[in-house]
Amino acid sequence: MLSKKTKYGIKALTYICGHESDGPIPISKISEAENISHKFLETILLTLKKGGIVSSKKGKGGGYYLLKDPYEILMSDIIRLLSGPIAMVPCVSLNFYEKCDDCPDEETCGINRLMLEVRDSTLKVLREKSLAQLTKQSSRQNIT
Amino acid sequence: MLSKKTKYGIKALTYICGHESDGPIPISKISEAENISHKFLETILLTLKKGGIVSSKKGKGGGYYLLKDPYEILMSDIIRLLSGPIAMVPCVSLNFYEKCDDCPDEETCGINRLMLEVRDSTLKVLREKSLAQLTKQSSRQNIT
DNA sequence: GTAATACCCCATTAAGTCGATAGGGTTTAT
DNA sequence: ATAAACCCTATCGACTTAATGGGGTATTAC
Repeated sequence: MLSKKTKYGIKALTYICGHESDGPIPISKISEAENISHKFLETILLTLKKGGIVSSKKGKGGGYYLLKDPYEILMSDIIRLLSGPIAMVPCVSLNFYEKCDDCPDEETCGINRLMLEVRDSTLKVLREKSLAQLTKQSSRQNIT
Repeated sequence: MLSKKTKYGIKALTYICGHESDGPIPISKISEAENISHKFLETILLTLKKGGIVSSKKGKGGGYYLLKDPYEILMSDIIRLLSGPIAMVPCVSLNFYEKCDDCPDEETCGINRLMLEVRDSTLKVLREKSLAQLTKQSSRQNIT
């Protein structure tokens, strides 16, 4: 299940992406528009900043802005940063690998093999969608 | 993340599947072989029984056995039963659908669309793998 | 420079889930 | 009848999640 932290993070990024021309976006603006607790959003954006997805400007007129071309910000990166591993088992995780304590041999473990396939197919989807694409889709409601 | 409940459940089913010719398999046998708490395993097998995947025979010489052809027991069914929804968001779940409280329109929600794709690709993998296939893979270590 | 704005950090809490344990009850084959 | 095996309920500690609260520090506009 996608945590609210992750969901909020994606919504916040989508908002920032859709208002890039306005300059840095303050937390208060996002939290109002997307109905997210100001304080909670603060920690989320901090994580995204540490992860190199956004940066921020302090002081009056400050706020958050994207650090990269939104077409190069992949959903897999965002989700990994906010939710941790994408794999359903640590022993098939690319970025958070850990050996199973019980499983003696990953080569012959059926669960390992299955979850490897699941991870690959999930990752394929998440890597092929960028923040820019997601933002476009979401803002379509404002056109009609 | 796959819960231990689900992991244990799959392991138990794999064990039962691999020892079908022995007749009903008692909990104690599985819990010993797979290193699972007897009591915990009990609740798991009960769930699987309620879900129509296994049945049980009481009394001396009793135990659990598969209710269907293992080639027709799909991993998607097992996981759904033990872990709940496969989808990462309730609003794209096939069997556990729930509307998002915040999202006003699923049609234009970028997260919805993305998670729909993820669900489809995950489900494709899980539906194409049966318990029989998984069991074969796991038991290969006993051959060499 | 100073006040307002906005980011940064730490600690706490309520609620919920997870893995496991305990104890007792019922059914059934021998 | 008795032992083996299934069934049910309740509880527990540890952990995670979502959210609050309070108090800073940096920076910009005026």
